[in-house]
Amino acid sequence: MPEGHTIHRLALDLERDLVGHRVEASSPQGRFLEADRLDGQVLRSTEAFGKHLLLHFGAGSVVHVHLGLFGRFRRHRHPAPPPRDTTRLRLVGPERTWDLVGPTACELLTAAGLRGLRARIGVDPIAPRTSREALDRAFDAFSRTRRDVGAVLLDQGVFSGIGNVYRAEILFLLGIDPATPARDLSRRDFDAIWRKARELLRLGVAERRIVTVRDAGRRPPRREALHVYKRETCRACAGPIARTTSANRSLWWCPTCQRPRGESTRS
DNA sequence: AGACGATGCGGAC
DNA sequence: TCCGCCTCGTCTT
Repeated sequence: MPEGHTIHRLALDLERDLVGHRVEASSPQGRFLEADRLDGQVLRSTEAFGKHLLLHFGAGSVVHVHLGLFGRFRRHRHPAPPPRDTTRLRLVGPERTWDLVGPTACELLTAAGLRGLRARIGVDPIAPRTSREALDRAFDAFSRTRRDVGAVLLDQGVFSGIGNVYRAEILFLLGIDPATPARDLSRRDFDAIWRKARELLRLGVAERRIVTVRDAGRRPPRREALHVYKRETCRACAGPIARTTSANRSLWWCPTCQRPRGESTRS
């Protein structure tokens, strides 16, 4: 679930259900004791950037949630089922209850902590607007590193919100060999990656899932919605999909369609 | 009952 | 570069 599109979708859904309302907050699991301090406060707004979710409460409390690999939010109609033993945070609104389970982070943030978090997060393709300066800084980091482009796409300090599925799909769609050193790519390539990331992640927010294949039809099964991720054969050339490792994660790619420099482009 | 994996990340070396 | 942590559905024994 959790790449950037999931977090932005969550921010919207939580906003719709809970913002403007006094919320009952608790930590059934007991690992987020500060929930008591939130109990009865009004949720003022929700915010997503990269894979981070912020809940801004009335009295100035800011809750930072990062789902990590396993974290999930579940939404219940009332009456909600009893929380599980693992429920880190339960938020009860007027009509819906939200349960957070398994997050990497669920914590109150100080103003300094919030500044630090914002400062270390790179440009977010889902954000409505991104300054020229921020984009130039991202390109700067992109063009200086010795790492391969596959690793850089996962670096949340450069681009934020891209995860292991989107990186494989973006590189395929742009015809780029994932082992290409990032600094060998041009500004034009960088811009193409940025545009493709914006297109795909924003579509993911709307669709509530990752879909990178055009004409996949409505609600296609997962493997029909993707080009290369965890696939055996290439959707374009029917050749075998290769699996390599980049930034310690598996990366699926097509050695025929993806070349050291992205001269071939498809969509 | 137990093993395994997963769309993530920080810290130790 | 590797390890550990967070959880749970699915698969195997």
